[in-house]
Amino acid sequence: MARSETRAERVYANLRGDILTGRLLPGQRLPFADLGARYSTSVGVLREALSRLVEQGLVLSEPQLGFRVTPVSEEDLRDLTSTRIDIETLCLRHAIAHGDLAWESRLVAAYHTLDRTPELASTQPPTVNEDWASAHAAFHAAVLEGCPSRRLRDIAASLRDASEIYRRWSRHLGSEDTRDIAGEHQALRDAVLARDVEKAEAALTQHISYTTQALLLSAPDNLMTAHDAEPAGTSPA
Amino acid sequence: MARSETRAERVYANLRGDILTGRLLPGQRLPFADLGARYSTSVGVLREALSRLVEQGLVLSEPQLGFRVTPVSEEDLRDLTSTRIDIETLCLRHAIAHGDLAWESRLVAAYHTLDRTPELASTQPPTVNEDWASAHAAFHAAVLEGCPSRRLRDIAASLRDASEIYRRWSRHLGSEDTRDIAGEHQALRDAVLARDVEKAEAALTQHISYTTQALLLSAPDNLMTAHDAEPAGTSPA
DNA sequence: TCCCGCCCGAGATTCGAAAATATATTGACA
DNA sequence: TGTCAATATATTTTCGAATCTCGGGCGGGA
Repeated sequence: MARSETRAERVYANLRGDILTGRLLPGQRLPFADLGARYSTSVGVLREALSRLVEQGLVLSEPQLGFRVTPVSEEDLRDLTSTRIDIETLCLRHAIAHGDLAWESRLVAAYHTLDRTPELASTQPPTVNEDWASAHAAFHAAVLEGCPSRRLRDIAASLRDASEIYRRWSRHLGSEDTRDIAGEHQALRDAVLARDVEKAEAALTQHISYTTQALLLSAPDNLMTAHDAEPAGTSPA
Repeated sequence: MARSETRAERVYANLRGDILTGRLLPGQRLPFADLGARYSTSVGVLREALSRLVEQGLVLSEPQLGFRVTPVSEEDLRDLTSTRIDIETLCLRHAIAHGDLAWESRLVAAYHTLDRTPELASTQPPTVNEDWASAHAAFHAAVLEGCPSRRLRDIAASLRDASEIYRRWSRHLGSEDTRDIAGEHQALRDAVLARDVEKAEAALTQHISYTTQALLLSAPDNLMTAHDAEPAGTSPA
């Protein structure tokens, strides 16, 4: 029709987006009937999309029982955080060592966009601003893009996606107030531009750690609560 | 019938094995008709299995054009090698820092199995011994299993799988003779048991590098040749 | 009353054919 | 004879129904 993007790709992208932005909650079951109605497609393409997400670790498959969004847990969050620190700082070292001027420029641009985008939308109650979320993702992606290894970049990106679930799923924390997120980003940018590996690593490590610590402090108990949420119908948009 | 392993899982495992062991060559196209005959299954489960492999980077998907085994290239091999060194040494550091006695014991066992398994089968011409290949994989897996981070272990394992394609695909090299592979493994084992991070890292790095260097030296030109191999029929079992 | 096995409904899995898209072939015209 | 358009063929993509499996409810026996 419009173009040659297969339906499977679109459904995959939609599903992925709905999981990453928290429209589908961790632990939630994903029956084919509901999903078929939600994305108006058949079982075959759903299985295909879900299989891909399983491989990414975003969805869990239990044979003969169906699929569900991967549940969150404190243990997984800790593992994910420490792995992200390992991989992202590794990527960062390579980026600082090998990144060229074009990379620096894209980084500066991404930082500027992020800096000028308000973090919270002016709704009642205040919610995460979608623009800020994507600017934030773009900034961190820009940092890591200086790394010459495609595989390493891909790994870092997938870990970052995984932790996006945690961020979104516990969006209304409040403890964010005590943090100077903008300052953290600026420190990271400056250290990178100065090609100061030590400082950059420290800044990135802190940035990642802080987010996890805030999550663990403010929501330690409901980390296991979302396992039996309502099925994925057409409504929750 | 026998059990509740879904057909999709079996086809996925078979396909994966056939790619990893080189029964399906890099670059080779994978038409549904041939695959359906080979694994005696329908298009749906094939798409599902192939999608998972795409997500792993073992298969490439071109919309409306079908699937093919991911081609090899010198550039990818270099990237893969350097990434493996980064990740596996990282994993190794964690393993040495956190691995317990049970881990040491499994490592010693795996080494012993590998040490007592002949590398080449006594056929004419000599081919890679399947038992050695799995013992080799098991040994390296055992090394990394001391790492407490499940995600990091999974990443390392997937990179190791990816490079298995290269190893298999260029199996008849001959330049292996000049290497003391057994010695390399022993050095790695000893350094790990001595909890000597420096030595262990060096041994692992060398081990990985040597393999790649041998490949690049002995087969630099046919790294781009397998792109139009014959389709995946039922015969080559 | 409690426990075991049978039956039934809900849902996942698999299939084979219809629809859509790309590639190869043919034939007409310059 | 060469090129382009139109047709025919091959292959992928999508669907909806048929098949199979799991879990729970029901009834009979201890």
